[in-house]
Amino acid sequence: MPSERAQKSPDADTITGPMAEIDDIDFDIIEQLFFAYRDFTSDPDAILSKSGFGRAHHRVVHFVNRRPGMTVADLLDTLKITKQSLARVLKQLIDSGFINQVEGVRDRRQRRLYPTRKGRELALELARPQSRRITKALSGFAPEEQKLIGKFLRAMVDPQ
Amino acid sequence: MPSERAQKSPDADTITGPMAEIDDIDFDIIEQLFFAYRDFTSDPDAILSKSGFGRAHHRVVHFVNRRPGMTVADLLDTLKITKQSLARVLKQLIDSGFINQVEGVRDRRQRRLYPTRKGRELALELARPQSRRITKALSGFAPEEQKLIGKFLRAMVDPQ
DNA sequence: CGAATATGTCAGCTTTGTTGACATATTTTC
DNA sequence: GAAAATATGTCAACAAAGCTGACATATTCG
Repeated sequence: MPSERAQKSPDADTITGPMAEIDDIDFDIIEQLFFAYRDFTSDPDAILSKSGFGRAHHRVVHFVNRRPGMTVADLLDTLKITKQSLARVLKQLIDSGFINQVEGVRDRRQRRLYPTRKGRELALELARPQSRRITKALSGFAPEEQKLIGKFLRAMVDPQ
Repeated sequence: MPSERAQKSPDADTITGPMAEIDDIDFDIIEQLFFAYRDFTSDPDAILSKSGFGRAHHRVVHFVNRRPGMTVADLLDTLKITKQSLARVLKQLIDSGFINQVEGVRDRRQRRLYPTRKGRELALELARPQSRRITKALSGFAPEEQKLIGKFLRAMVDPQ
């Protein structure tokens, strides 16, 4: 039932003009970032849905592969989520043999995280389509120009 | 209880080397995109949490303000979510006076979406910190270089 | 008129985030 | 050496936002 809320024609409090580059706001880039990230994550999401994992698992697998030996605290700080959120997906990844925990040598309270061979392979499989997309998007850019993209992305991140 | 799963030292199936730029994969940019988007969304998230809305509401408010008069089908295609997911947040935005629905003129089945003044103001408030972040990240880039960023982001999006 | 389309809605499920509380092992501090 | 701080794990409950499947209504199209 196309709802009863719909008006027959715009009332006094209905704005019909687009929110454009007035107000000196960068709407175009805001929007492009949304679209870029939406499609950037769609490739690995499709792969993950087969194996019963989700985007949260992807992030953990990615970072543990990038920085083997990172502690749980490191990972929490990187992902900016709570340890209870992390615990759920991390446990699954450990139980299914994608990640190993090793007691810290200097500090035995720490649980240092390492990928297994299986974990390394999964990380690579997920990174491949993303890298393909990036390579394609960067084709046509000169090497110097490609560096600017990285510079921009880093500048978008909060300090610390 | 620091779990019993932890090994005392790396076993045979524990990979200790970082997943680096071997394998011709663009790990750096993959990672930078994650960090950039993580912090990019953190500003509006903080604002929204006060008013009881979430990131999903933000997206709807943004696009309805950018393209007033868009149909529900347009919005679904833009966000790439199901209509049941959209229905929940859209209803809340309509009920609380941020968005109006107007019956389509040519096709009366359509519900064209427009922001109210309140809706326009919210969209602006949410865009402001994001735009500030972008402007800051782009400072130090020449105008020609800034255009490259947009070109890259557009190239990251799936065709159509 | 019948089929297709645009939208709405009910019900239930999943993933991934949150808070709060508490337990254990280990290290650091006094 | 005892006490405090730290690193991690875990239980329970809840919330946001995605999903599927099924079905209803109004309108348009063929």
